[in-house]
Amino acid sequence: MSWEPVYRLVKKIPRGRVITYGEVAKALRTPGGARAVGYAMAATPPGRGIPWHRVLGAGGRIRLREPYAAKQRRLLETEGVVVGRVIDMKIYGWSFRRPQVKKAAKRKRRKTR
DNA sequence: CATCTGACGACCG
DNA sequence: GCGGTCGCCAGAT
Repeated sequence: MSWEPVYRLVKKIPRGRVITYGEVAKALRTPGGARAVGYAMAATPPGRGIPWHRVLGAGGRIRLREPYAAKQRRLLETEGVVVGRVIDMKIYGWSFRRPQVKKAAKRKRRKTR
């Protein structure tokens, strides 16, 4: 897989919400490629408006090494995300729109969260 | 083409 | 609940 799809998805993450590498990989239909996704984030060129800080490890854990970890934490808190030992995915976790086929879904927007 | 490496994840003891 | 292993994928050597 190329990084493009990864960047495209990450850019869709709303401010104040987060997601995990595994979820991204799964959204790209590449389960197990979570590691690759992380690599993609590391290769994310600045200035592309890619909210890399909204991507965390499983369980809302920051998998970065200092001093980057602190930086990511700060960025998240700036967006209103409460960062404790880990980030509560139950609250801030976000999901990409699943391959929602056309119709069916329009009836009554089932909340996506 | 063979290996190693890394912002990962699920399991097992 | 914590730490060590093994399995994954894409890039770099």
